[in-house]
Amino acid sequence: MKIATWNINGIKARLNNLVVWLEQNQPDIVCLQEIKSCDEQFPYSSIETLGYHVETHGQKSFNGVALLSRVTPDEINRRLPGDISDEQARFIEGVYSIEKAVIRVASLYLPNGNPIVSDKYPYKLSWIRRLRDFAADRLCLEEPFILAGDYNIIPTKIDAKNPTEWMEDALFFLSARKAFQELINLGFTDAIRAVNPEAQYTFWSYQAGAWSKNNGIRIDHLLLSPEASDRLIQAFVQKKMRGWEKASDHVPVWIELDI
DNA sequence: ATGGCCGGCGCAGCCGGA
Repeated sequence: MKIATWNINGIKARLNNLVVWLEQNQPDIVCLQEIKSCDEQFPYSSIETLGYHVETHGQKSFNGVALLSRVTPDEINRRLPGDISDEQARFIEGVYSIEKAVIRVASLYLPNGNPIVSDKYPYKLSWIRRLRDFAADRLCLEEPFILAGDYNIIPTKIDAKNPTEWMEDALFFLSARKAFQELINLGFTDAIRAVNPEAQYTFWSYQAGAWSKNNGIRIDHLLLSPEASDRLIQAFVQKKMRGWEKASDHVPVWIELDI
């Protein structure tokens, strides 16, 4: 089965591209981020018509995540545990039965955290720690489990065309990278890094000709539990999508699993 | 020419993003 994660930067602006992409690529499960829509305004029927079940956790104007799937989920969980006062829509998890297997997939949109001197950066750090605590609990289930989404973390300097430009940015700041590494160290496999040691960018800014200069960063990740990583067949970044008309600034990232 | 954007909201121009 094929699973993709994609920050679409607005479902209203990206619906046509999303529909064409679904028709052409036929993913089994899709993790979307930045739908920028409340649930009531989400265009469910345009996607359900293509044979997908749709679950959203949205809010007005900003953030928002969704899960699209060929099969109906057995269970859906919204919100990352650990802070009941957190109103930002950044997390949704689904459990799916695929023949005899059960697979658990989360779509997450980790806070950007800029500027570092604002309260946005401690919010980012606390969100990563909440994610780590949540993930530690999930790993005890010993299931194929995929944590997919826009992490807003550049893990290492090879994940940026110009790493020195990012030194004081919340995407590359050392304490954020360390917190991300603590999550990985629970036992996750970074799917793209595992199959390809070369640079594989997933985001190119709309500004300053970043795409034409390939001035990209890798911030969209699929982290696999040991039970998922045992079944990993391939992982890849769909770079050409950045060249489409009305492209998102992020491109889809894919894994194929032997399930 | 050494700078250059985009989406949402809502109908001007600001906020947020990365």
